[in-house]
Amino acid sequence: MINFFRYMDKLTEVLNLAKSKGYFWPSYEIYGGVSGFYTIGPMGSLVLKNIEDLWKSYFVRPNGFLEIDSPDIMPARVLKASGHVDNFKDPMAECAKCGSKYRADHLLSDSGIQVSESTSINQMNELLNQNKVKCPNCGATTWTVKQFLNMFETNIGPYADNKGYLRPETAQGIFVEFKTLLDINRGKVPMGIAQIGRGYRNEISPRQSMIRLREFHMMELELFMDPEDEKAPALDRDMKLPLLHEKVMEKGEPELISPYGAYKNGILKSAWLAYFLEKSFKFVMALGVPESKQRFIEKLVGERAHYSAQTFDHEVFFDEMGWTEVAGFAYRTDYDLKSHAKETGQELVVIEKKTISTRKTIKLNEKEVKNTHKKDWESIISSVPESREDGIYCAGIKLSSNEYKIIEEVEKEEVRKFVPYVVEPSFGLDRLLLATIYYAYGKKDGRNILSLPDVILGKVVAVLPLVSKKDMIEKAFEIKAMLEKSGYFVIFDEKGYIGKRYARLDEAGIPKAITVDGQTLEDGTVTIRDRDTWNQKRIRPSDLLV
RNA sequence: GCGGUUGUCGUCUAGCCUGGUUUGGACGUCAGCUUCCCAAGCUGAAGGCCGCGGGUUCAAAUCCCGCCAACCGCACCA
Repeated sequence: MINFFRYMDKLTEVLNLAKSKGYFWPSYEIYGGVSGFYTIGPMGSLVLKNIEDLWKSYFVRPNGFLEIDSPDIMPARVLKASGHVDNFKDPMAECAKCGSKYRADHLLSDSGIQVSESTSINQMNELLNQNKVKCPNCGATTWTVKQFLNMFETNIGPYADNKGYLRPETAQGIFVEFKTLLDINRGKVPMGIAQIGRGYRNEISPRQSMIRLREFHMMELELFMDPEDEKAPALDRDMKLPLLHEKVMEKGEPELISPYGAYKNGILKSAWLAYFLEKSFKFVMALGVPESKQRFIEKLVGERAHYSAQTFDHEVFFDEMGWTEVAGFAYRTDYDLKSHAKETGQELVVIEKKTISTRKTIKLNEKEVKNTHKKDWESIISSVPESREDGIYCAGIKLSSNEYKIIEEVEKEEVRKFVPYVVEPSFGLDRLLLATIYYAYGKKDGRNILSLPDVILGKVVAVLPLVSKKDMIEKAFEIKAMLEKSGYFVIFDEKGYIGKRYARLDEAGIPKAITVDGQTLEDGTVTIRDRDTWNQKRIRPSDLLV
């Protein structure tokens, strides 16, 4: 049952359409549903793959970055080291009378009682009860404090104490492989490692359809660089990004500023960060979200993750939900690599060699010397070569250039080891899918049209016999086979009135429909109809392949 | 997890307050006919033990309780 809102707003219509046309829907419906899980349908899978591909064309390929695929299950030690086990849980205080739950540390600090990171669960329990902190809901003063861990827990192998977690982000799978990956990248930074996969978070209350899921798709990139010399690509000086950064936060209006300007003015702490925001803006635009419906908002201290020195969220506006995060950009510094290095005792660094000075030596080609100087060769070889203005001399004899080689050797080099800094763009794929469909959805003459961008559904086409007659159906099948051979996903529909079939395809987002009619049987041409304009052109089917 | 609201074919809904034959309609879907270009026309069909479980009653979609799910608010979203 789909009844997300009490009235039919655009989001509800989009969610209904997403289900009926096979994009996505809530999972486990025949069991009554389980909150926080969605199934991606046939059309959704197609679109998801294309969004991933588009993302790679913006973030991975242009910079020669590498993509990996690491396990979903992580040993507890890894997430302990990364700080997730300690930071991914919250102390929850439960009121003994009404059962309301609050963050224990928030309750205490709101009552003027000092708490720190190191305040234990038991201490908070005592503090709450001894100071008779009142329940904001019912006024009672008896509390029980428990930990709520936001990660899914499991066991690795048969031993209960060998604990594992489903990864809350794909990033840690990259950090733990840093050493090998740096080798594969031949020791050089900047190095970008991308990963597309699932993440898992045991949310207390998943909400807003696909926005907060317990299991979700994410696309992450860890960019490792030298903080003293970022070597970021040139930043755009002309385009304007809407940045709701710390300094303009109070006004509530984003400042329109170029990526270059934002970096130069110190609004963005890293040039790579500026570069990725620029890319992200263009990427989300390519998905069909207008500029005015996007913004970047800075996460202030306290709102940020434990590992981040600066964070910007990329948000997309939905009429029903307001500004909604689709991507996060965290300046993770050297936090993660240092943590894993400390835990494992491994050295996770970049080794940079710089040549300070070189030394030239002259090496004689003895065979040549013997051939040319039959008489003097022994004294030439036993003497020290001497470099004069007009050439090389040995024992006072000038040598020709084929009798020696000049070799340049490193005399002194500087070796610098450093832990690289990390800038991380992290995208929520499910949210992007929702935003893409939301902004593609529209109406024309009372009909629904899903105007998905071509990059998202370009190689999908419908083949339709105009009327349900044997020879037309056969001809249409031929064309279908031909298109499939060249990589098209073909939808074949022979049933019912043509107008209805067009309408159905428009609503499902299929960009082109090829119709086989009477003339096709005579000269082989077909009509091709565009989803958005409804215009038709007569072409040869092979024209599509160009 | 707390509080509020809600849950009836795929979708939108009528019926619920005031228990009483097989829960009715529209759209969609499917089949047949028809049909040479935009949800057209004709005929027919499938699809709901009324979210799940229990209780009250001679009798429950309807009243009561529990659970699940969705939405809104709080909290949470590292």
